[in-house]
Amino acid sequence: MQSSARRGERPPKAAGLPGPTLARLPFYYRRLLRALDEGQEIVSSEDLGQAAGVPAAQARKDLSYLGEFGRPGVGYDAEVLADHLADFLGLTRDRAAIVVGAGRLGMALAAYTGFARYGLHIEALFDIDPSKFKQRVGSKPILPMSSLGDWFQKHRVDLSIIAVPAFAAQAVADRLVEAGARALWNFTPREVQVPPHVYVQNEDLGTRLAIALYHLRLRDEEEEAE
Amino acid sequence: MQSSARRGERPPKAAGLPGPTLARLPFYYRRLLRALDEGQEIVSSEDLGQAAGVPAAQARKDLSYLGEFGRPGVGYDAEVLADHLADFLGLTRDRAAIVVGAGRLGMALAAYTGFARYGLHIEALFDIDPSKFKQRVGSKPILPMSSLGDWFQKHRVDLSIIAVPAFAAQAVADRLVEAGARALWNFTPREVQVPPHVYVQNEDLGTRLAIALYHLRLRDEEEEAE
DNA sequence: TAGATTGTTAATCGATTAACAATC
DNA sequence: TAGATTGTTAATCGATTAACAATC
Repeated sequence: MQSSARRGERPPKAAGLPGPTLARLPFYYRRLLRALDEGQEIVSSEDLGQAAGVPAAQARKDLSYLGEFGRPGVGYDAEVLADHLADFLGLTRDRAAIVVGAGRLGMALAAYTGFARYGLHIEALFDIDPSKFKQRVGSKPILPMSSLGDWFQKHRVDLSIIAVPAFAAQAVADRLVEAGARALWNFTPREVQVPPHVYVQNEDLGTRLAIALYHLRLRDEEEEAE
Repeated sequence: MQSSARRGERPPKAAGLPGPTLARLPFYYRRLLRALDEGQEIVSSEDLGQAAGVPAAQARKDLSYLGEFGRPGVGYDAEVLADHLADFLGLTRDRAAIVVGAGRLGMALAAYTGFARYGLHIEALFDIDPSKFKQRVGSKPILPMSSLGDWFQKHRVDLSIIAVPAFAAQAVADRLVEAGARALWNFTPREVQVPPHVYVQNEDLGTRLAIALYHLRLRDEEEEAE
């Protein structure tokens, strides 16, 4: 934030962005990609709001944090806005990733094609089970954990995805930090502790499931009451 | 909500709960489970807040929506509070689920052991690829899509998990609704439209990735500026 | 009792929304 | 021009936080 302000170019207003707004931007972006797919050149704040489940005014407000991209009386040019959003969200540069843990989830993530459109390229998996070292996931090798440090020496790694059993989460995070990881995407149901210079995003399916089950319970009770 | 009020028992205050509070409850719950694992009988609002990344006062406020479970000067009894939370979140009753789409992601979800502690039991997978029908995921059969209606006739299905390619998402959702699904957990990057009586929770890894990449970009720029 | 921590109130903070002048 | 939609202001709404009396 101080950084870009100092350099004076691109004004990403970095940290001045409300959290909920940031969480909605990817939905706007996805809506714009769809518009481009379908040949729709102009998208309205109404359309965008719908994609994120908020009123049109909210969508306009959110976008106003990044600048002025719309034309009053017309709407937003899908391509222009998509480019700006991609730029703002940091989706324009290619990113290299690895997956630690070549179990079912790790392999599923490594094989997931949806990440490529965000510029993410998963280049290798790591595991401790020697029987896996011959396998590949698509073109991606499964390498022994012991070679993790080596890999970091020889390759750029922007994002390290953790998909090991919960009990190993912290140990793996420690090894990754030691090897030089700067960002972790943690799919285990265990919070990991890392030094402040490392970014961690937790993706705990259990807590997400709990929310779904809560709503399920509410539905049940409504039905019972009828 | 009117329901439980009318019956006069358990006061879940259902919908009167702020969204952010609901999202934090599973984190408190997880923290309590850990405490129980480790033999820690009392947990403070300080501990709970930390687990969800909020101040202690926030944790107390959140819990106050459900009732009074703490002892001033002491803290919260881990077991008592865990039970109440499980009850409130609807984790106490067993839930049956199916997974539609037996690709890598579908199989990974079906094999994921973490769901069981929330009472969720995945009982079958469905796919259109005949070559998969002989396979099993653990003890779970992979069945043809054509038998979906049949399955719903013969089994209770509380939650239907969608793990098919994006282009098929809406068609699958339609078939599930037709078969009688009441709640969908959608792992495709495509929003699905369903009638209002069906609950949908979207789990789009792409939008989550976008948030991680945004933070990565911020870090990069800070470093560049040094 | 002294020390600790809850539950709740009241103040603050921040996000959402409605409304409208400006613009196409 | 008439109709539409943006960007922004100001009002509303809701969530967070600090502080403290009550309680153990």
